[in-house]
Amino acid sequence: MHHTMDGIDMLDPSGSMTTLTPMAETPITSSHHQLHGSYHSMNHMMSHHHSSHLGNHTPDGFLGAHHPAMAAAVAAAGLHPDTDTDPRELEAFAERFKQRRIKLGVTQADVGKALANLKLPGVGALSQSTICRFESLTLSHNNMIALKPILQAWLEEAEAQAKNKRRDPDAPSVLPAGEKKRTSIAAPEKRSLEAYFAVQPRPSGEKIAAIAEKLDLKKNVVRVWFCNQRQKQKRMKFAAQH
DNA sequence: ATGCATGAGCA
DNA sequence: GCTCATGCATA
Repeated sequence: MHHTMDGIDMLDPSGSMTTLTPMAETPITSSHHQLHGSYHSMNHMMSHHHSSHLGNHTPDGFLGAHHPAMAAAVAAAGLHPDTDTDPRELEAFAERFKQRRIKLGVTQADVGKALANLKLPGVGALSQSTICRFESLTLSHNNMIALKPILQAWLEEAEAQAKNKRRDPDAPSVLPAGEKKRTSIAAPEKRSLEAYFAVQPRPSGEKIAAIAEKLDLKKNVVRVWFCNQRQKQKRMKFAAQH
């Protein structure tokens, strides 16, 4: 009984993401003293100003930063070459960053909050998620490039202060209580979605509606799923840039 | 560490 | 409606 759309029963969308888990760090959770400050409940303090300042300036799919013509133009403009945009450099920095961050005894969440204290123009706090993704290169190339200087600035500042101050038992741990959202797509449905995605990564609204109905999911959930799936394909680690 | 979600900006 | 940066909740 199939009439709207089928033909995906022969697909085998395997080899998605086999993220290995490095976990070679030391989760110190209460040793931040120099980079702290306002622990205001930053609930939605940043629900309207994030995608407009940190690298959301490239239309679609960043241009290869290795264009000879572009490199020349960049050089002529007196801007940096592709040293800051080089995936290799980013990767190296990300690792150095993580290493030194851990050495400082600071968690990813701590770093995120500390960024606001840097008071850099247009730079506010970031979430643990983002710091984590930066370290694991699971962000877009442009996003990595935009965040690098900021995190580098924090790192230098943090290490500088780590030299002066040494110990200061001050740990205002905040254990927020939150009840929010999060739909969970079951494995079978997920498999179907992946199969559809393999055939058509960008289904039309109607197609999405059809899929949603077949899988008994809300259309919005399916659309978002496809969007997120596309984003994943563009992340550094999996992009064909290495 | 990662899944599902929001919202700004663009077409 | 998409992309993109980013976040909360959760595994």
